[in-house]
Formats: sequence, C-alpha cells, structure tokens
Amino acid sequence: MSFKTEITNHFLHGHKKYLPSISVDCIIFGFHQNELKVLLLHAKYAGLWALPGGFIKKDEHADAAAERILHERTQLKNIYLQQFHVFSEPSRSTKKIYQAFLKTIDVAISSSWMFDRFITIGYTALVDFSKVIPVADSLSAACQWHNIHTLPPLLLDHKQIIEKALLNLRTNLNYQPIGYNLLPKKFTMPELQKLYETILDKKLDRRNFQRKITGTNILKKLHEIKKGVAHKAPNYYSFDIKNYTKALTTGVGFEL
Amino acid sequence: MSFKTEITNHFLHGHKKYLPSISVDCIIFGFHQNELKVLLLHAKYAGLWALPGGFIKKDEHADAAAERILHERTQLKNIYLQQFHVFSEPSRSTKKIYQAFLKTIDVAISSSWMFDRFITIGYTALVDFSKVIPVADSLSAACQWHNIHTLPPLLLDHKQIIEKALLNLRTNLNYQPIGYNLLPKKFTMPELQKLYETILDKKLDRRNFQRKITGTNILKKLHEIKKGVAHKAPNYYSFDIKNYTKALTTGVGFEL
DNA sequence: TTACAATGCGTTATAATGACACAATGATAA
DNA sequence: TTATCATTGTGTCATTATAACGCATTGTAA
Repeated sequence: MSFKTEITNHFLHGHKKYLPSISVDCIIFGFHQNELKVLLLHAKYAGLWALPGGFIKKDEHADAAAERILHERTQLKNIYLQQFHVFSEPSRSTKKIYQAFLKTIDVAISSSWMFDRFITIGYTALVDFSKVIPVADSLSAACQWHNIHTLPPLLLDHKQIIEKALLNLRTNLNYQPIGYNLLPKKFTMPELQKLYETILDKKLDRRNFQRKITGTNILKKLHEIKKGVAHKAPNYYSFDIKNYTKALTTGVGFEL
Repeated sequence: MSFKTEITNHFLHGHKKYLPSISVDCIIFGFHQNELKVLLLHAKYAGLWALPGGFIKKDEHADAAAERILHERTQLKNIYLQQFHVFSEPSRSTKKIYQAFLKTIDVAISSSWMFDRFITIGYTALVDFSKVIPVADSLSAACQWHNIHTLPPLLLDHKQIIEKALLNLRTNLNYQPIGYNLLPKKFTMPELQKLYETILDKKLDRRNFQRKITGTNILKKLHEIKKGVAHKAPNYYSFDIKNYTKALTTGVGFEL
C-alpha cells in the first residue's frame, strides 16, 4: 500500500478500527550519558516533534494499546508502562495541521474523525536506552532521543505532557523503585545515584544514598568490580528482581 | 419534553453534543456519623446502583465536565475535584442493559452511540455531607449515600472504581491535607482524627495525631469550646485556608 | 460530692535522617 | 618505582521524627 493510500485510508476509515476522540501518548524516558532523555518522533504531517502516540482499538484496553504503540514504535516489549494523567484541553485538535498536510500530498478529504478534538491518556515508560532501536514509522521522518532540558518545539501540548510526566516521576521516586528498565543488567552505585540525581535534578549525599537504597533490599551486590577505571573501582550491583517487583506495589519507603 | 422523548433524543442525537466512547464518573466521598460514604444513584435503566457519571461535551475540558456533572447531580459547586484513574476494560459496555431498558419503555432504537464501549475517567471529590442535597436526575430513581463498607451491587466495574478511588485517597493522605470539604467549618480534634481513622481504616494515637496535624499549620485553634458534651469539652478548630491551600500543592509531609 | 470518660499537654525510647570523617583503591603522573 | 589524588566503601554522630505511654484537667452524670 502506498503512503498516500495508507494515509487516505486512515483518515477515511480509521474510525472503524479505533475509538474516536481518544488517543494514547507515551512518554518514554531513557537514561544515557548522565542525561535524562525522552523519545520523540518527528511528525511528517506537522513538521514538528511529537510524542509517540496512537489510538485505542475498539476492543482494546488502554494499557494494552499503550503497550502495542510502544512496541510498534520502539520494538520494545515487557516494559513497565503506567498511565499517569489525562489531557483534555478543548484546543487539543490537529485539524488545521492535518488539512495542510493532506494538501501537500495532494489528498482531498473534507471530513475525518482525525479532525476532531482528542483527549489523550498519558503513559510513562522507563526503558534501557541502549536497548531501544528508534524506528520511525510511516507518519514520521525521524525517531530520536532528546535531552529533557533541551526539548525542541513540540506538537500541541506535548511539552506540558512531558513536564507532567517528569513531575509524576519525581513524586513517585520515594515510593517506587526505579532503574530496572533504565539501567543495564549490572551497574555501579554511582551510576544508580546519578540516575536519581538526574531525575530529581539535585545532588544527593553519596553515603546516605547508599545506606537508603541498600536498606530497601532491592539490590544484589555482585562479586564483581568494575575494571579499567581511574581511581577506586566501584562494585557492581544488579536488581533483586523479586524484591524489586514486590517494592513496586508495596513501596520502598525512604526519603531522598 | 417527556421522559421517553428525552431518552430517545439522548440515544439518537447525544453524540452530536458529547464526545463518544468517553465518560466521566465521580466518586463523591462524604463523612457522616463516623462513616465514610459514597454518593450513588439508582439507575432506572439498569435497576442497579451506579456512580454519578456523565459525558464530556465536544468542547469541554474533562475537569469542567466532572465539575458540571457533579453540580447537576448534587447542586454542589467549588468542589476540589481530582482525576485519579482511567478505566478502559474492553467489556465496559452497557449495550444489553440499555437495550433491555428501551424495550421496557417501548422505544425502538437499533443503533446508538450509547451502545458503544466506554472509557471512563474517574474523578474524586470530598464533600461536606451536610451540604449535599442528593437530587436524582431523570435517569435515576434515587440518589443516596452509601457506607463504603456496605455497598450494594453496582453497575459494571463501579465497585472497582470506588475501591481504586479509596486506595488513591489513602495513599494521598500523607501528602495532602484533607477535611476542608468533608467537615463543617469548625470541628474538634477528635472529629478530625475520626475522619482520618475512617479513611485509613485503622486506629491512630490521639496524642501523636494531634502533634502531627498541628505541626502542619493547616489548623487554626479557635477560642471556643464545644458545649453540652459529656466529659471534658474539646476545643474547636478550623482550617487555616491559606496554609491549607498551600499544603495542597507543597504537601504536608507526615506519616500516620 | 464523687466517679468517670474524654481531652490537653506532656515524657521517653527507638528509629530515621542529614552531615561529615577516614581508610582503601588503583590508574596516573613524577 | 613511588607519590599523588580522585573516587569508593564503611562508619560515626548530632538532630529530627516517630511510636508508645503518663498524668492532670474538665464537666457531666451518678
């Protein structure tokens, strides 16, 4: 199917497959080189960066839709996705943007479910940066990580959505373990601390951090030391997946 | 307009006014006689109790819709409403219930936006029990408070929605002040404590509770003592609305 | 007048937190 | 080869928060 046909089909018949007026947007956080990143797509139709989002099938749970969309866009599976907020500004419509776009590809569509105003459910995912293969879909020209502090101009209210997701991430930090999807299998204590510091955007005391994080029992100290590093070599840790999973529901209970 | 005409109109033309497939449900908590209550409507169409819910207008913010619906059902205004979760089970459809109902009132409608599966956004509100005038709307036979522990059979997943709302209320209790909308203007310390105990469903130490709650500065001690009470008369308090409002965003920061 | 149940205002022991000290490590520079 | 030094691992101490509990006060009811 040609791009033009695909687009036309989506605009004219998508409402038979998907719920109208509702979308899902994924805020996918990654951690790389001591920077917190967000995965963005460059939307062909808008000439703007946008969150990877999509629509909910008629018979699909929103959680499942978020998972499916995340998979379609990043090839990632088994990611801990969490809904965090619904965005429903009446101005949430891309009608004009779509109409301009359709004109450029010489498609004439006068009315479409895609022109409606959409309410979107925000989902966050924390993923291992190194494992993501950003793949742009047919509607996008690019799929890239962006530093959370240097975001490009974004579609609609996507900037506010990211900010809300970040706020949500921060407030949850004291009650939920974090890192399993953001760090490699084995990691050092300074690496884990840097992750927390990056998300919270503040310095933490090295010694107190270690005491609190080990106190939660979500870590396993490995009998292995990082090599080829200047100065004292740090020990490797990995997550105790059993306690980690348990802490996801019961909470970790410390203050950072 | 007759009831039958109103119903027919809603089923046939409601989709021109409201967003399809999306609804809002309000979980309205009240506190009375040391019991935590939830406001429920008895849905004529289902013969079951249900949460007061409604639909979002084409050009309406979901928050505004929740406020409007709350007002339409309870006459309450200026209530601190908060979205807390989206419920999107694919089975969330009342098609069969509606069809059976339409048959009983002798209305023949073969297809309607109301038959679709709905995704609902849950909103919580904490209200002053004594100020609510439960008014049943045209779709409901009754509007009543129900003890949170003795809920009748409910429509769809409304029981799970209430449970989730209660869970949400509990986890927020340590980070948000509570009571301004649940208690009368002036109240005693034992009354406030009872509210917390009811929500948390556990006993709290009287003296520690007083120390912590006064430590947040959200209370103003009034120069007034409750009268006509057996045993030692407790002092009256009211909320320091300035500090209370501030604490809504900054949090109270104690552990109960 | 006294008993009593509830309130107001405390104390003490324990645990959590924040701030900081010091020895150990191992690549790098002299 | 040896000294340097940034970084890590472990521990201490003062402060604060929390849980558990004591006792005097109050005002109605027996």
